Amino acid sequence: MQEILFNFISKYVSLTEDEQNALVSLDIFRSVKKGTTLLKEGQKSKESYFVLKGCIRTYYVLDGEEKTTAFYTEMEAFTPPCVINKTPSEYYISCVEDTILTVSNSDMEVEVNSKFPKFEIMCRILSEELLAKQRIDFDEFKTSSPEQRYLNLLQSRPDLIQRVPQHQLASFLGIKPQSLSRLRARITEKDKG
Amino acid sequence: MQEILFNFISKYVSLTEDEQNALVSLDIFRSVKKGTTLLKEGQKSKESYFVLKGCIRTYYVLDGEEKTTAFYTEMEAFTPPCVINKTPSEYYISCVEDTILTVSNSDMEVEVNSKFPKFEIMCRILSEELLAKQRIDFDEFKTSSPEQRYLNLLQSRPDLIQRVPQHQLASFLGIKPQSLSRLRARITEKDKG
DNA sequence: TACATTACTTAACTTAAGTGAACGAGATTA
DNA sequence: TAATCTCGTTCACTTAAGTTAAGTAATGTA
Repeated sequence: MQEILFNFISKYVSLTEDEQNALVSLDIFRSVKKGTTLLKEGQKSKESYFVLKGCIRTYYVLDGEEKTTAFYTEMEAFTPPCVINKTPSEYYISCVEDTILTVSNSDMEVEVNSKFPKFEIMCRILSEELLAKQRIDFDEFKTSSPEQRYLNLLQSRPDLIQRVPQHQLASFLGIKPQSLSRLRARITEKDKG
Repeated sequence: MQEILFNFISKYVSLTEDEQNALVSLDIFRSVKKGTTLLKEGQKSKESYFVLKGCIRTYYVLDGEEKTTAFYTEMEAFTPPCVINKTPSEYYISCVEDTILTVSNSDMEVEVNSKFPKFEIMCRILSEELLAKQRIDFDEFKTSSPEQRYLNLLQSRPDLIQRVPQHQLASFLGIKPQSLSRLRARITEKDKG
């Protein structure tokens, strides 16, 4: 499992053995069961995550309804906005599947970054990349219809459609579960004709 | 004008006079006329921007139609995804108003960052903040109807509605200009009743 | 096993966005 | 000045998403 993390890091910086050991000694690997809630609305947190195996999602509860806005799967890292802004969380984070991830906290990161400037550089590059990636996702969302969004997802993350419940997918696509059902029926109807 | 930039930077790191001078000597301040195109689809670029005064927007041309996805105004910084990914740009950047901005390029930034680690830290913090901010914007967009999005914008960036053409606002809100007109009429109708 | 709960689909109806067309106001150009 | 173009609005019509409700399948629980 550690190798997955080091493999990921190696895309950004190359670590010495000392640096690798420093990372391992932080004891950041966690296994969490499907359904576990990692963060609740209203809580404060300093934790960042990196998914080694499995799937976690973020969702808001608005008017008593769950609104899923993101899924993070293998090799994806993220830091909740509440950690950056030092505010109570506006959303929940929970595990869609049994998941193995790393959990780091921002105090720890400050320390590591000052000891190893390499990590600072990695965090900068990673943030810039994620920002660019998210910008493109957002733009694509804005400029597409729900049906196009679903078809895009089918292309870009086909695994998600298999491993995630439909009603969570629906709000991820910005629509109601009934609309997703209908939209899927419409597409398979088109395929026939 | 320089003071606006230094004022912005001081929110992240404090610069010595030497560092300030180093920045000024890079000659990054530009004035651009309304309507100027800063970047075209298909072009490669290494430029990042920081708006001191005015407004610039990013837009795609899809099926011959302009789709505006973002506006950047006073005190906002951004780096186009194509700069990060080193790919040809998928969109255009142009000036909505006469604008004063800083233009830096990524080679220059690599150099400055290695000379002054402070900048590296600033870039990391800034990217993390922008990522969190954009995440919240995206989530809000996903979980709102077009009408709610317009009302949100009215709260969060009322200036935009004044300074930007309606048809650009419409695609920024993910709808057609006619729908924005209708939606506005609907709202003022509600206000009366 | 029986019962309850949740997930997904389908249907009928409502609401709002997309589409195509027309119009007037302003700005731009010949 | 007249002609043209762009922009914003309105209208009638079409299309698709939201809403409410019902039914079925799958899952979890006593």
